[in-house]
Amino acid sequence: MNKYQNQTHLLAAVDCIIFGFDGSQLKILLIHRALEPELGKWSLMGGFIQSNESSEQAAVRVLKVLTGMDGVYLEQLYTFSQPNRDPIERTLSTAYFALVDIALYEKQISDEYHAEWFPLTEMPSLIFDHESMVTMAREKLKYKAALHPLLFELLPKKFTLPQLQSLYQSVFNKVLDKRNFSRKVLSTNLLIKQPDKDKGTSKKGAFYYTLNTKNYKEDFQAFLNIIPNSHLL
Amino acid sequence: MNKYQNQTHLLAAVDCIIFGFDGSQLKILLIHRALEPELGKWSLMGGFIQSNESSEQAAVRVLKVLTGMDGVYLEQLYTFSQPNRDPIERTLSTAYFALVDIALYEKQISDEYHAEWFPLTEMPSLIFDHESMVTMAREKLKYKAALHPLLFELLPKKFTLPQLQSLYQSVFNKVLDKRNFSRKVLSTNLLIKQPDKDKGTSKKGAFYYTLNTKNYKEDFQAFLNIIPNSHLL
DNA sequence: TCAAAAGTGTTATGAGTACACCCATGG
DNA sequence: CCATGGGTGTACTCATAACACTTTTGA
Repeated sequence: MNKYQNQTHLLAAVDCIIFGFDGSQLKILLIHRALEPELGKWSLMGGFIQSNESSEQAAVRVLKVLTGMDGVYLEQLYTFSQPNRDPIERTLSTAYFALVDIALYEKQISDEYHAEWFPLTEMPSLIFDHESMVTMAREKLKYKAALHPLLFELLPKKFTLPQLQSLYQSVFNKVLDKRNFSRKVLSTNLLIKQPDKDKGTSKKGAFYYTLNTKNYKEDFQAFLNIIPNSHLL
Repeated sequence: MNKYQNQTHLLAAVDCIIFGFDGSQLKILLIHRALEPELGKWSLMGGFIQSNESSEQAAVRVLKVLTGMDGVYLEQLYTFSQPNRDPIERTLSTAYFALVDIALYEKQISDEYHAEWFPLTEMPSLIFDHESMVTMAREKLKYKAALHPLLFELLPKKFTLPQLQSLYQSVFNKVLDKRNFSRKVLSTNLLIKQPDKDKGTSKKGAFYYTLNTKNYKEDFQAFLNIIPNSHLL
C-alpha cells in the first residue's frame, strides 16, 4: 500500500533527565553536546530514534552508549514538540527521566564518558528547551515520589534510614522528624533490616536495610504518605 | 546550517481519547476512520502534526475540525512509538486525553461529524494501538481524578451533588456514602450553592452548584481525597 | 569522658468511615 | 398520603504530627 501523501516528515529524538543522589544532594547528569549546533554546550543525554526502535528503546540505547548505564529506572516524561525547538531541523523530542544509584557510575562516567554530575542548585544553562525538560522532570519526581516508593531507585542496594531520610529531605526540601519518618517507612514492610551497620557517618553506626523486592513490586502502586499531604506540592 | 545527516525521518501524529459523562455512565467518542488502511473501522480522533504546529496545537485542531469542540480540557498522555504501530508508514503518535461536557456536543457530533459516543463497557475494537491508548487514558483519569478536582470538566456549568457523586462512582466503580461524599466535597470550598434546583430526577429537586473558578484554579494541585486511599487503584 | 549521630515511645488532634433518619414534593 | 430521591449529624477508629530522652562508641 502507498505511503501517506503530502505529510510532513520530521526527526524524532529522545532526551534523558538522569537523577542521582550522592548522600547529601540530588544531582543531574549532563554532557557536552557533541553535535553542531551548540557544540560544546551543556545538554541532556539524547539521540535520534532509529528506524527499528521505539522511543523507549532509543532512550535505553542512549543511556547505555553515553554513560554505560544499564537496567536503570526509566520512565517517559513528556514529548516536546514546539516547531522551532531545534533551530537546525524540526525535531520532536520525547523526554525520559532516569533514576540511578550515583555511586555505581560516578567515577566511570567522568573518566570514560566526559559527562558531569551537577547539583540541581548549580546546574548550568542548557541548550534548546532542555531546561524546561529538567523543570518538568523535577516536578514529576516530587509528585510521584510523594505517592510511590520511587526514591529507592536512587540508593544503593544496602542503605540506612538516615540516608533514606536525607534523600527524602533533599527531594522535598523539607526537614522531616526522624521518629515519624522511621515509623512510617518501616510500617510499609518494604524494608528488611540487615545485621550489619554502616559506620561511615557515626560512631554508633546505622543499620543497613535492603528492599523487600517482592513487596516493592507489588506495592509500587500503593500510596505512601511519607510526606505529609500539606507539603506535597 | 546543514540539516542533520543520515537520520530517519518519520511521521508524527496525535490521537485524542475524548471522555464524556451522560449523567449515568462514562463514554468515549470514536469515529469511523476516514483513511486507508482500516478505512471505516472505529478509531480515536487523530491527525498528523503539520509543519508549523506543536502536538498540542495539532490536538486542538483535530478536536475542533473533527468534532467542533473548542476550549475543552486537554492533556498530553503518552507518546506511542512502536516502529510497526502503523502498517503503512512509521508514525509516532502522541496521545492526548480530553474531558468534555457531553451535553454540549452530543447531538451536534452525531449529526454533523458522524462520530459516536460509546459507553466504556461497550467499546468496539479499535485500529492500531488505540485500545492501549484508551486503557492508559482510563488509568490516568482514575489516578488523577483521585487527587485533583478534575472531573468537574465532565459536567455542565451547573450540576447537582447527586450528579457529581454519580460521576465519581462511575469513574471509580465504587458506591460512595452520600453523607461523607457531600461533606468532603463541600469542605473543599470549590462549590458555590445556587438558589435554584434541578427537578429533573426527583420531586424534591436537588440544588445546583457551580465551580468556584478562582479556588478551582488555585487548588487544582491540591489533593482531594474524595476517594478513600484504599480504593485508589 | 564526651561529642555526635542513631534509635525509640507517648500523647493529642483531626481525618476518615460507618451508619439512620427526616424533608420536600409530585403524582 | 405516600413513594421517591435529597439532605443532614454523630460517634468511633485510626493515622498523623508534635515532641525529648537514651544508647553507642570512637576519639
